[in-house]
Amino acid sequence: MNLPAHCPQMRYWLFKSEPESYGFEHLHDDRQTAWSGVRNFQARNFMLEMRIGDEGFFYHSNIKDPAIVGIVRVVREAHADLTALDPKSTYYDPRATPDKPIWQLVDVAYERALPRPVTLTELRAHAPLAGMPLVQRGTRLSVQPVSPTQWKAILHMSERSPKVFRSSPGNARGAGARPAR
DNA sequence: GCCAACGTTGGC
DNA sequence: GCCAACGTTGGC
Repeated sequence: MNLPAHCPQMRYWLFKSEPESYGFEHLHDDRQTAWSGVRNFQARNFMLEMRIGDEGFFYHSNIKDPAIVGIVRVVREAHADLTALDPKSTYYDPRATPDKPIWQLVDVAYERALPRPVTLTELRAHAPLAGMPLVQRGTRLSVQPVSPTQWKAILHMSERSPKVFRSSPGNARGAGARPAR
């Protein structure tokens, strides 16, 4: 079933990455990339559901202030992640064979940066986003769906000044601490 | 660097 | 098929 890119069935996603290994800036330079290395069945299955034209958030994990920083677009649907077959790859999986490569990836293209990063702290503080796997403690899902409502809410947040969080004394620092005006 | 929360593995 | 041990993720 081939649907046009603007079809109402378009879905939204979120991709996690550690900026040290592959950050949004890398994607900006590369313009697009194959999202290799997903080794979790749930995450893989979400990639199987992705269609060309779907949009996703790019999330920076494992840093001091984890945050959603930009938007990507799915430009190629799921196909075999051949890094699983390569013994020299860090993503090598000895169970994978050419016939059954097990793991899949999609290609995503750089779309645009958000007006400003939206931090995990902010996402957690926004009650309507409580259902996101991302904000649920302990959830490590590296590829996950985002509902249209959640998508809009986060875009909206990125278009406004961040609220000040004073959950800990050391938190009133940096740009995030400036009052909205 | 710590450690909680997961997913995976393997003994039984 | 249960579940303890283990490795990994990722926020803090």
